[in-house]
Amino acid sequence: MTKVTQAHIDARTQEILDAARRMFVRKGVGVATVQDIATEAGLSAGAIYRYYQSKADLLRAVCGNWVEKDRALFERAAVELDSPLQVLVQVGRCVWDDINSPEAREDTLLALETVLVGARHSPELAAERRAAMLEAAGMVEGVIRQAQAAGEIDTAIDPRALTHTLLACSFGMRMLALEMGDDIDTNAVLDLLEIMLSRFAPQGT
Amino acid sequence: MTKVTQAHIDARTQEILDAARRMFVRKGVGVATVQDIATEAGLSAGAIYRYYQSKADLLRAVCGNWVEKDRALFERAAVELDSPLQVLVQVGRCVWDDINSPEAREDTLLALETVLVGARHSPELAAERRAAMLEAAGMVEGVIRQAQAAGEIDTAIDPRALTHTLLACSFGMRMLALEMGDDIDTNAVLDLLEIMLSRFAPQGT
Amino acid sequence: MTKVTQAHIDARTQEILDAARRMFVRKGVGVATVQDIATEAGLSAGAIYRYYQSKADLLRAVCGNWVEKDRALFERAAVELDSPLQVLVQVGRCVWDDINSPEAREDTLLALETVLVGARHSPELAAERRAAMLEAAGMVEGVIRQAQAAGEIDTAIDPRALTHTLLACSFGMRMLALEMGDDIDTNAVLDLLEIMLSRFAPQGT
Amino acid sequence: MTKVTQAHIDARTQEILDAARRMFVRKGVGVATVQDIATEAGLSAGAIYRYYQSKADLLRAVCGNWVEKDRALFERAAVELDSPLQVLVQVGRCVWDDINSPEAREDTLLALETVLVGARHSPELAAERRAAMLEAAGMVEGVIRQAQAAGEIDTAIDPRALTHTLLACSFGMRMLALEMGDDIDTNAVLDLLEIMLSRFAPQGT
DNA sequence: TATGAATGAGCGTTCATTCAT
DNA sequence: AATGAATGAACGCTCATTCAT
Repeated sequence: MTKVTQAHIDARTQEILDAARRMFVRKGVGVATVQDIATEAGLSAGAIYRYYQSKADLLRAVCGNWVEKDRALFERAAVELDSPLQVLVQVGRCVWDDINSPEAREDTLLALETVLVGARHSPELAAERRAAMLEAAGMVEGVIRQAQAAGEIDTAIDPRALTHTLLACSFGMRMLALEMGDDIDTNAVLDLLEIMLSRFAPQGT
Repeated sequence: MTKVTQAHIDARTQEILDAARRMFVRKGVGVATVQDIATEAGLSAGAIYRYYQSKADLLRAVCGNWVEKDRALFERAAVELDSPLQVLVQVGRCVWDDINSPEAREDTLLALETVLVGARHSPELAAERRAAMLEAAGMVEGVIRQAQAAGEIDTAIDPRALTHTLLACSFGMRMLALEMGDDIDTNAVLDLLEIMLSRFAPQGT
Repeated sequence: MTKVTQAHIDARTQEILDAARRMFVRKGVGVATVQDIATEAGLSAGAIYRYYQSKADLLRAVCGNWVEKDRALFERAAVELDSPLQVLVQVGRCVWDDINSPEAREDTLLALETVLVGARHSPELAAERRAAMLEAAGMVEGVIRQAQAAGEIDTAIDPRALTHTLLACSFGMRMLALEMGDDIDTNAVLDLLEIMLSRFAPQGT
Repeated sequence: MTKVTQAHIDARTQEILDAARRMFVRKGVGVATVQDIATEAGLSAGAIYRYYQSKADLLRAVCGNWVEKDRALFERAAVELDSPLQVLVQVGRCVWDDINSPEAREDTLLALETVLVGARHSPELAAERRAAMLEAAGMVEGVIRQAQAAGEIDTAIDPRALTHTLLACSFGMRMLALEMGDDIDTNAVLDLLEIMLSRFAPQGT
């Protein structure tokens, strides 16, 4: 019946998503118009609405991807390594590598934008972010607790506080890297965090 | 022509700037209208254009003086306390109190907006922020070096890396607090950072 | 080419017309989309244009056959009853039943829409309605004259004026019933009209 | 302060209202655009929104006038005449004169349109119409009851039914006049209604 | 200097219509 | 003959900006 296969539709959907992502990053969510996105995707503005219900819907779709990526990252490390502490370190390294990648700048911009949009105009977007954050935090905390159980981290350390510290550090580094560029040695910070973890090892009497 | 007039003009200019800042913070740069700002400043929309060329110009002006507060905070603490480590802790506490204060949420939102504007539309604004950041980093690093010199922090610790870690943590916490609200115990994180610093004390006898 | 094909085409044409009518009634001409009509007819939007040149064309076609129902109603009653006055009353009852029927609301809406379209955009449609109306009026007037001849209605009554009064009443009731719903007792009005007719009986001995 | 007086603003508001009325009548509510109205009023589309919040608001304002007119009509007659029956007759004459006036055609078109819009898209508009209708019905019914008390109308007549009959007749005549033009003798209908009322006089034994 | 009415470009969105398949 | 993806014009509406007063 249909001349255009589902694969083509899916491809278009993805193209639009990519175009939206690019425009949101380049111009900002508020400034990028649906027309911009359509032009970037090689379509008319009206055509967008065949694939996404609204601009807000498009933003949601763009942001949706994040959660998955982080989760995958975590699970992979958890499988590869025995030591929970090493899992933590490995995930940290991946995240840090990402910070220095060219797309990270864009991701960070978009993340900041998302926080703004969520906080001010879209409670549901904020809720989604919150849920994603809680999930990520849950994974980190789980690993930390495992590390404590394995005697790799002092049980005197509050695992949730450490989780939040690491998350804050990672977000903060993204912003710092975005603003400071090469003026900051992100690897040195990662090293320091590893030292910190090593000093959080249980202390013998 | 007269000095009084000039003074008036300066006062008006500042009033408008404050009003713009308040509205940008409260509603977001995209949502706040020139009318909003004018009303907040007790003027008509048209009058704004005697003092600023455009809304974008206003935004630029608002983002400009972003540095001052943090610097003041730091210098005050540096004067009050002897122990460099205690200076660090005290500044941390002030920053953390700010995170939990009611206005912090709006401040953080505007800060994010500033970062975005800088990164996307205004290289000079970005440069300003970068300079301010470097200055702040310089102060933190100075205190850390003093703490190392005073034997409060292990000299094995890279002072610059620690600086960046702390800055990243602080920025990250602002975002985390903004997004997660009460789901996050910011004080526990501060406690953890203090524990970290204590474990960074010189080791060995 | 083949007869079957032509039959198919005719059938499709009618199906589409019916679907259009349903959608126009249900949603209103302005709100019903070509897509709605196509879906209702079990076709794609594009296919519509094989059968009708445009949406406006469809509307014109829908409004066209507006007469039939009322005429049938009248003729049936005229056959069933001897007394002309009773014919009038019976037709009145049928019309009133229709007012209270569930579909009447939608019918009335479409009728109104038709009037508007006729008055504004389509003189020929207006002319059609006018012709139909005149025909209906002619039948009513004929019955009234018969009733007068039969001594059921005072010959002092202008038969044409009574006709128009009854027609106006019936149209007006449709609108009133549409707007006021249960706040109006339509049957009481019908009763009153019957009382009126009874008081229009020839006076004096 | 203001260079433009309140009188000017009021005049503009009225001009826009008139322009809206004209366009709604001429093109139909659905077809007339805000741009049409603005152009008709000699303004830009955006300027409209200084005076009315939305197109729907404009429609509401256009329809709002009706109620007043009818009420005024009624009250005036009530003051001028002693006999309730004569009040009814006089109001009827005014309404009927209106039916033959050139603006009546427009009013009727707009009324029909309003019914449609109210029934399909704007419950609040429908509610307003309903309220106005109830008020008008209340006045008519009141006068009828007075006429009954004064022995001018048979108490066997249901006053509410008579009210609704008269209202329906009046609405219906508007439609009939709109569609049939000079093919209908509206005055003959009015005469007939007066005869009807006279035949509704209390019947002696 | 200050006003605020007015503009006009542009927004997100809808949908009648076209046309490659 | 039929599809439905795509277009493009238009919609209601907003708001930064201008300018007569």
